Order: sequence, then C-alpha cells, then structure tokens
Amino acid sequence: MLSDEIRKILSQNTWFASLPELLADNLLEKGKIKVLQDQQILHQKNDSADGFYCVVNGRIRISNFTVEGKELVLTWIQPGNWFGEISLIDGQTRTHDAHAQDTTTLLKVPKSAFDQLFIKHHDWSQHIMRLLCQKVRATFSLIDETGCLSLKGQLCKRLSLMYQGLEEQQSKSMQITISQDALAQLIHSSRQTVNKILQSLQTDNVITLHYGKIIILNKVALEELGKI
Amino acid sequence: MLSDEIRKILSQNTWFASLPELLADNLLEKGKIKVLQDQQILHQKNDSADGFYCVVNGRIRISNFTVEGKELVLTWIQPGNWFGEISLIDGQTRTHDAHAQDTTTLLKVPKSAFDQLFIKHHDWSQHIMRLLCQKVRATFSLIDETGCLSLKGQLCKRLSLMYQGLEEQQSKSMQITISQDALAQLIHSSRQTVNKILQSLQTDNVITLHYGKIIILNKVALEELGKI
DNA sequence: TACAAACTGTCGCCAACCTGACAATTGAGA
DNA sequence: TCTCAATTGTCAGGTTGGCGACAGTTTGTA
Repeated sequence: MLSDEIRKILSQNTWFASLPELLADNLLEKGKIKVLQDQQILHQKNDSADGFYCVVNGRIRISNFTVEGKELVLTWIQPGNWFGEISLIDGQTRTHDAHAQDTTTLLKVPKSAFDQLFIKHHDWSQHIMRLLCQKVRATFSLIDETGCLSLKGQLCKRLSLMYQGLEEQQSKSMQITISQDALAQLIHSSRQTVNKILQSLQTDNVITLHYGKIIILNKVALEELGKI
Repeated sequence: MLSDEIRKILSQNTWFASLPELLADNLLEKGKIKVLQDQQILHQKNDSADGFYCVVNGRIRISNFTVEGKELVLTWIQPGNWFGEISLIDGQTRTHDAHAQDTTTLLKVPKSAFDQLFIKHHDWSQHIMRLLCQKVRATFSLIDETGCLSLKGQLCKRLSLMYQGLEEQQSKSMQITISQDALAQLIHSSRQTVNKILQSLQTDNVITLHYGKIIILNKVALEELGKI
C-alpha cells in the first residue's frame, strides 16, 4: 500500500489531521504496515504492550471474555482511528483482547518510537492528552447509551455511526457489512431480538436487510431513532 | 481545615502520593477550599470548566439525566480522588453533572493555576497522562462490570469498594452510609430489587441492614460475591 | 452441481426485573 | 413529645428480552 494512500486514510481522522506536520510525518515514517487475517488475534487482555496502532482498512474488534467464556464486545475500531496508547503510557498490560474483524491492515508504531516522540517533540504529550480525553469522552457516551437508550435506540445509533464511517471514507458501496449476530454482540443483546428490531426498521422503510449486510434508506430517521 | 490534615487525606490517593513533592506542594498551595451543602450543584453537564477538584471529605455524585428526566448515576467520588481534568485539558464542556452527596469539602485548583503547571513543571503532563489512563481503565472496568456481573455481583462489588474506601481513611465508624434507593441508582436498578438482594446478603450473614446504612460483617465473602 | 457453513426468520417458554401500591419503621426537628 | 419526611419491607401484575429449537436462505468451495 502506498504511503500517500495511507496518509489520505489517516487524515480522515480529526485527531491525526490536527497533528503538526512534523509529528504526522514521524508517525508515518516510524509506522510499519501489519496485515491480519479475519479473526486473527492482535493482542489479548493482560498482554504487555509493544505498539501504538492505527486501523488503515478492515476493522478491529475490542472485547473481553466473561468468566463463563462469553465474549463481551466493547467496540469495533474503524479505519483512521488510533488505539493501544493507554498501555504504552502507563506501562500496564492491555485492557482488552483485540481481534481482526475481516482482513485488516494496521499501521504499527513500535513502543520505542512512541516513547521517543515524547523526547523529540515537546508537544507530543499535549496531543496524546487530547487523544486520551477523546477516549474518555467516547467511553462515557457509550455508558450513557447503554443506560439511557432502549435496545432499538442503541441499535439505530450503532448503525448511524457505522454509516457515518462509510461516508467519511467515501466508500463506493454504501452498505454496512455486518451479521445480525455481530450486531447483537455490540449492543449486548441476542440475535433474535436484533432480528426483530431490524425487521421493524425494514417495515418502516428505514433500512433493507440482506445476507450479511444492511443498506440504509433513511439516514435521518435512523439518527432520530438513535435518541430513544 | 488545617493544611496538614488536607495533605494527609490527599496522600491516601496513589496518584497524588506519587507526585514529586514540588508538584504536590504547588497543588496544595494553589488549591482553595470549597464547601458544598448536601445536594448542592458543583457543575452541570455542558458547563464550561473552571477548575480541577479533589474531594477532601464527603462525596461527589457524578451523573447525567435521560430525556425523560431520570437521573443516571455514573459514580460517587470518594475522598482523596481528583476529577474535572478532562474539560480543562481539551477545552470542551463538562461531561456530567456533579452534585454534593452529603456536606462536602473540596480542594479546587483554578484553571489558571492548572494551566500554569504545564509551563512551570515539564513533568506535569506525564502525571496528567497517568491520571487520564487511570480514568480510562476505571471506566472500562465499570463497563465490564455492568456487562459481566449479575445485579447481585455488581451490588457486592460496590459495597466492597465503599468499604475499602472507609478502611483507607481509617474512619472510626465502619458502616456504609447509603440508602437502598441511592444504591439502586448506582447499579441502574430498582430499590425493590436492591432490597431483595440486601435481604439475602443479610440472611447469609454478610451484612446487616439499618436505617440509611449498612454494616459489613464478612468482607471476604462480599468480595467473592462481587465476581459473580 | 452439490455440499457445508454461515446467516436469517420465527415461535414459544421462562426468568429477571421494573412499576405501582401500601404499610411499617426510623430519625430529625419543632 | 409530636409530627413529618425519609427509608424500608413486601406483594402482585406486566414487560422485556434471553434462550432453545428448527426451518429456510445465501454463499463459497470442491
């Protein structure tokens, strides 16, 4: 994959786009491409940390496992988004498992290069702080959603966000590639319940359902429903 | 309240305790005591931020409101813990409402003093990053709990944590002062369900129930139950 | 073209838990 | 001491949503 292509994808992300050119160049320069096959493990919870990552394409599933072995999915990280900085900063182990969902390309900035940025660029810590704040705020709003919204609301919100992600990447095919099973995991629900909700959305002409994918018909309605 | 007394309480907190003396002194020096009456508002969601706070005694209830007006409690901040840094760093507004739960004494470091610390102490940002990482990890484990644990498990975990807080402060009276109503809010449940669970814990001689307070009889059992 | 794997659609049962209601108890303040 | 608000204890009714089961559909692969 060409360096210009990577830079273009990374620049869709507001955090990366706001970095001074020198820092952005440095991340791209030190970053190495890493490709994972579908379902391949990047790291597990409690692993020691060796890198700071950005999803170039594909997606990374961040999750934990309950005592009984059930997978609890926290989120899917979409292209352009960076992760893995927490363990690098505080020296503790990984907070979650990270698996590839689809064949996935990552940019990996090794720990050594990451640490050096603090020394070479006096303003790097400012930007890392902003990234951490973003992460805290995102996590807070996740908690709000699960507490405030009905399952239908949560589902619509997730679909909205995924659709936005597609728009930002100016993807050709405006369809969300996800199984109902995976959607259920994301909102901590069951496949059957998700199916029921999706059917009702289809009846209301908000979406259409297909094998392994969903097409958004009415973006505005979906966003509205994501507040219930 | 005496400065030595404040320093003693603040030093129970691992983050504060790990600060270089110069920084700790600076925070204490610039911090002003602020007392809130029970239920008094410190700030609301979307307020602009003017300070970095530490609970000296009492406690701060961090919450949001749903569209229907129901209060969603995120957590109670116990003495020794700092909060409010996120809005100061990223310049955005407050993420939550903050109310006093009981008469509460705070140490308030004004925004101007907070900002200056970055300039005067080159290592201040390192410590702020550690604090942010702590916050992210705490928020992640909150999500894990609500996803993994049964209501009984969540309730026991909360009680454990509150009891630990009492131990750390070497409080004279080892009883948790909280109504069943407030407990229900903390675990996003109903008073009736909480009552049923507490009754069962009392039957098993893990706790005893009183008007507006709970006494822990078997700390170890409680911790064990906090994993179910 | 056949087959297996993955995914979707649907039903019924059942446990968890929310809500409203109401009585009893406790504690603070007049 | 009296009164009132806050808190606790308890019950019945109703809803939500999880789970097992099974049939049908789609897709990739041999």
